Order: sequence, then structure tokens, then C-alpha cells
Amino acid sequence: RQAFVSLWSKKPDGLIYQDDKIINWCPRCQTALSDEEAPHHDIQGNLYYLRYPLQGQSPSGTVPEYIVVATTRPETMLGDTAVAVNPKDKRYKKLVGKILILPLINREIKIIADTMVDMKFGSGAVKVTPAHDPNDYNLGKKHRLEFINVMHSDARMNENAGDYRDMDRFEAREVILEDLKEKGLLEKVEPHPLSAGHCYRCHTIIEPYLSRQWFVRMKSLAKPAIEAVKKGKIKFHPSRWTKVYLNWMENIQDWCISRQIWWGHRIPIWYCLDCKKNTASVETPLKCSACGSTNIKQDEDVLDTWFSSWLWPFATFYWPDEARSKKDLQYFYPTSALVTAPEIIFFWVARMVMAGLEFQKNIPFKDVYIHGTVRDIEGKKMSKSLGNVIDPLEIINEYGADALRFSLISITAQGQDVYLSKERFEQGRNFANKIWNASRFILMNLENAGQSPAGTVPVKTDLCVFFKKEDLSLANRWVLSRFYSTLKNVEKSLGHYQFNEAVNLLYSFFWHEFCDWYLEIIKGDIKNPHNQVVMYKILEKFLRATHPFMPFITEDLWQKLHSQGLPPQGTAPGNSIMLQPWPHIQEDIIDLKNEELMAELLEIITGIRNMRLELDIPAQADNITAKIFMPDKHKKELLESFSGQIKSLARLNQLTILSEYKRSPGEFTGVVKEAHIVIPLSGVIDIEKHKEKIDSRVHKAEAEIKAKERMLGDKNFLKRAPGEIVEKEREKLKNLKDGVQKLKGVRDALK
RNA sequence: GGGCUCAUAGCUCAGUUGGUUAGAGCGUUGCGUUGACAUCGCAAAGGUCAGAGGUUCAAGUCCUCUUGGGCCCACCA
Repeated sequence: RQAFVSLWSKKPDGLIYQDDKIINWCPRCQTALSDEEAPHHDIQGNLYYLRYPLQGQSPSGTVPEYIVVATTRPETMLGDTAVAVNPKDKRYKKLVGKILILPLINREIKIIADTMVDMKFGSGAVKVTPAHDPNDYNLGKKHRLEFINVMHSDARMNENAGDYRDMDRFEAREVILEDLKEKGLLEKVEPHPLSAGHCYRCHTIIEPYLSRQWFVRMKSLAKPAIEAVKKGKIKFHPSRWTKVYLNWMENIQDWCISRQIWWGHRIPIWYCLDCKKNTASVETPLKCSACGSTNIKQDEDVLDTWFSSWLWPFATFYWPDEARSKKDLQYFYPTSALVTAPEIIFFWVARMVMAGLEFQKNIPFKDVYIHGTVRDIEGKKMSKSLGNVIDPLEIINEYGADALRFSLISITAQGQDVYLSKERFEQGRNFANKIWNASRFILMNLENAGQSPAGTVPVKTDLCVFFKKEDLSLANRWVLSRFYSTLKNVEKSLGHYQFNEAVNLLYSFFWHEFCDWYLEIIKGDIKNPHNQVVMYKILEKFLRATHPFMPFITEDLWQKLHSQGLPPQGTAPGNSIMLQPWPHIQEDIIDLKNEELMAELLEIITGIRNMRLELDIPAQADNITAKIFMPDKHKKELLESFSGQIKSLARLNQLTILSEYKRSPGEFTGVVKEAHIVIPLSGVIDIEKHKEKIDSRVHKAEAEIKAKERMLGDKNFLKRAPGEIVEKEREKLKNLKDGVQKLKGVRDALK
């Protein structure tokens, strides 16, 4: 009410007014709608060419004279009060001002000239129905035409429709066309695609309907809202939505705010039945403010729901109760970011900006993050009315709440639409499982944790205070550097509203670096105090950073840390992880050069593993030795310091690091960048036998290749087998060929 | 009519001021299970980044056009 009255009484003319206008009317819901609530959808319609006879000419005359008008909605012809042509149109020039007889109704209507008429469209003559079309309404005003409403509010024809009275609008259309055809007045029908407004709630085609409604004058409200965005006080993310917002704002139309539904805030206007004056009031008045009569009645209409929603940023803090709202508004207004869907930009975002600037004299928020639309696998927007939604509760039951959150976040690239199917949630579920298992492993291996006797708890000590960076092992320095680099990038991504990037960084660090490499590296020396502290610290900080994305599992694991006597400093047992700060980043440990060197070492390990596979060396074989030749002096030193881990990760019995590459017979060689890796084969495998093994595999594969080639050359097969099967066979053939190539390569290396 | 957006591995998609070898998940192939995890591990195959032209030392990334999807806006009788 406060907002309504304030706009109503705004100087000089008031921003709220009542008027008879053509508005979007839903015949089913029996209410007016705003333009935003009546989205246009394409429908396949027809363009009907109707003949309107000129006065004084008998349609049955030998040379009947008539004007052809084109329309998509013939039923509205009953309300025609003119036919318009372009004044420049030579075809009709001499007819302007003449009188036509409106068929079926036999009303006399004038031919008028207006530049609005497009000479190229249809016949160049347009029937004018001022009560049933916004354009015609304007023409009607301009040319002082009669406004004849031919429909009831439920879109049945009314008493002005003559014989068609009480027919539904679409039924009337058919009958009218029949009748016109009979009289020879339907010249032709052409298919004509068009778009029509549909009720956002029930999808009924809306009727442009002349009625008395309440409106808000928007131009002056929009002006500061345009400025705020243009000056960058409010920013859209992704920025392209700025254009959408500005385009709407700059072409803003007055807002129809009255609704003829029974729920909602009633319009705070009281009519005096005696002096006929209106009063807008915040308090319910007892008598007319003009004449004092108690014979007053409140307007029956209610307000558009968005008329209260646009006040949300401050109304939630008790506005307009100044005493109660002041403190909260001071703190929370304007807020930092609003997150919403694209279709809400007009409904809500734009209007909140206008309301904020109007009622608070300040913007309501600084950033507007527009997320993508969730669509089903076919690209249709998920909606309740379409029934193609995935029920979150079902996903939670099947995959878990954290899996739901994680998966949704990880696939939502900034502002991009999301095609969602259930399989998406497996990744989230698997990640939750991975976090759970890794945490269990760490907790199990922490000294003095769990069942261990009480004592000093070294892992609680502060990393940066206790250890010198130089004292840490290569792997520890590496994993810490990678972790803090990751955190830094996560922060950066969040700052840019790139939630998917943030979550994927955490995922890939935790799984593929921390678990796959780091934990495997330290497994053999897990009780080492450095390793203990590092793995605990990373887990603890990782849980904090991941908590916003996966709240349940991180909270549970956090409580487990507590129960094992491992709370980080300054927190009471039982305190939620929610109370924890975002993990602090130790910049000095980030060492990108070191990260690169380590990556190279890990590649060498992968290389050795690969060679073992090529040689068919079983995983259990414990008599494998290898030599690595590394010319770079610094890298050689690193390799030496890391040789224990290389040995265990590549399952080597013995490893020698040398600087000069020397090839000896009976050795198998692989290359990883500058490094040459050599596995002596004597005592490991019988070279001749392995060659034979390879040869026999090659033979077998070649036989298969021949068979496949024969099959794929067979016309019958190609004709009868489904396309996908053929494709699969082709792929298999390719794989076989690649395999043979590789085997031959290994065989050559054995020479 | 105006505007936006997409086209990258078999599939679904990341790839943000232009910069080493273009990534992930799923799927595929081979190997692997008594000690965190088969909801897993190791290894591999797979991409002329829709097409054409341009700018640049350098283009998946910027510009123009073409083709084919999706979306939004508009007073398309």
C-alpha cells in the first residue's frame, strides 16, 4: 500500500493511473496480464482475404466493387469500424472517405487513410477493430472511431456480434468464414505463421481486450535504472545480459498492475459512491476524503504479484516501518549479488532496480548473476507444467544430496543452458565416495588419532610455523604448492561466478593429484611427521573449501576430525564446519617451477609403467631393475632424491640414475622428454620367447583383421547389418590395426 | 524485423584479457582386487576445434561471411 500510494501521489501527475486500454486478457483465468506474463509463441495460422463491398454496389451486381482486407482473426470483423489504407497507395487513393458495408452486420464503415498501413502486406487495406487490437485501438483514437467490443470476458461473442452471439471465438471464426464464403466474400486463404500471446499460467491464447485497468507509468522510473547499469553500478554476469536489460528498459511500456483474481493484495483505492471520487490510502479509510461520505467501497481488483516482489530487497527488512528496518537496511542494503534466471530479468530484476532507486534512492544489489536454464535431454526447458522435471528428492535418494549439488554446479558453465539427465549425478556420487574413502584412509593413518593412546598430536601443529619450506620433501612441497595453487584458482573462479570451474578444480586436485599421486607416494612412509602434517592439513583445508559445494559430507568428516581429537586451533568440539573461515593460502609455498619438475618426474613413472605393460611384465614381478639416463644435472639430483618413491610406484627392485645415455644389447628403451629409460631384459623375460609371443599375437590379430576386412567388404553384411554395428566393426578393425602397429614397434625395440 | 547463443573426442560438455603437447566425465580397448576406495586403480586408443575467408610472430579463442540447432524481444493486419 505504501508503495502504491507513494507512486499514486507522486508529483506532478502521479505514476499510477487508471485507464481504458487494450490489455492482455486471459479468457480462461478471466484476468488482465502484464506483457511479461503473456509470452508470444509461434502458431500456424491463416491469412484470410475478405471482401468488403462498397456502399451503393450490390454484391450481386455485374461488376461488384469491393475492397479486399487481409486478417488472421476474421471473427473480429464484427467489431470493425473502419478500413484503413496508406495515403500513398494509388490503388485506393480515390476510395478514401468512401463508405463500405461491413458484411454480416451490415454496418456502414469508412475508408480512412493512415501512414501506419503497410502497402506491401496482404491487400494493402486493413480492417480496423479498435476494441480488439492494440494497433487498431491507436488508429481508433486517432481517427475518432467507434469502439465496439464483440466479446464477453470469456471470449464468447457478445450481444454486439449479432447472430454469432454466445459462440466461442474460434467457433465463431469458422461459422463466419462459412457465411462469408457462401456470400462470395471470402476471396482466398493463405497459410500464415504468426505468433500470439499465451497466458503464462494456463497457455490459453490471450485476447487483446479493451478494459479499465490500473497502470504504472514506467518511463521516469526506468531512467535512473538505466543509468545505474550504464554507469556500471550494477553489473550483469555474463555481461551480455546487460544488453537485454537495457533494451527492455529503454522500450519500457506502462505496467498493467491490476488483476481480476481473488488472491493477492487488494488495490488500496476507495471509491466514493456519492461524490464519485477515488482515494488512495495506506490506512483503510472510514469515509471519503473529499466529501466525507461513509458510502465508500474498495476496488475489487488485486495487484500483480510482482508489485509486491519488486519491493523485496527492502520490504524483507520491515520497510516501510522505518524504526524497525533502519539497522538491517543499513547493513544489508544494497546487497552484493542477486542470482536468478534469464526470464526473471524483466519480471523481477529490472523492477527491483527501479523500486530500489525509487523507494531507497539506491541500487538494491551490485552484481546480477544470470544462470542457465535447466533443460531435459531433448532441450526442452524443465517445467512443472511440461512434467519433464527431474525430482531432486529422487536424486537425493538415489545419489545423495551432495552428489546433486556437486553435479549441478560442475555442469553449469557460466550462464550456459544445462541439458540434464540422471547419469550426470554419478560423477557427484563417485566424488563423494572418493572423499569419504580418502578421509577414512587418512584418519586411520594419523598418529595419535582414533584409538591411539593420548599423547602429543603432531598433526595439529601449524605447518607454516613449524616447518621450513626447504626441509620439506619434494613430494610435500609439490602437493602443497599444487593445493594452494588450486585454492587460489578456486578463489579466482568464484570471484568471476565460475562455479563449475571452482568445483572442477577441487575435484581434479583432490582425486587425481592428492589421491592418485600424493597419497600413493607417501604410503610407504606415512608415519613421517612431515607427511602426517601435510596430508592432514590438506584434508582439513580441502574440507573447508569444499563445504559450500558439498555441505553434508564435509560436515560429517569435520565432526569425525573432532571426535578423533583433531580439531584445528581455536574451535570447540562439535562446532560446525560452517563456522570455519575459508582456508588461508600460504603464498610462499606456491612454486610453479617445482610443480613442473614434479610433473616431469611423474611422467617418467608413467613411462616405466607403460614399458612394463608392453613387456607383459606381471605386476607381481619383483625382480625388475631400471636405469634412467638424465642429462640435466638438476633434474638428475631430483630423480635421485625421489628414487625410492619411483621404485615403489613403478614397482622396481632397483633403480639407477645416470647422466649419460648408453645403449646395451638385451635392453628395452623408452623415452620421456630428455629422459631415457632402460629396462635390462636378461633374467626378466626371455627376449626370444617374448618376440615369439608378440609374433603370435601379431599373427592372431592379423587373422582377425583379415576376417573383419572380409566382413566389411561383404555387400550382404553392409546391406543387412544396422549402421551402428557396421560402425562398431570398423572401430574394432581400427583398434586391431593400431594394436598391431604398436606390437611391431615393441618388437623392433627388442632387436 | 531486431538481438542473443550454440556447433570441440563415440556421447554430454569444459576451455574467461589470443601463447608449450586442446581437457573432463561417461563409453571403448588391455591389465589389475587380502589393507582407503571396483562408486576403484594402472595404462591406452580417440579431435583437420561446423565450413570459408581475414587480422596476428601466434587463432578453438578476435573480425566477416556461409550452413545447421536453440532462445529472447517486437504494436508480423
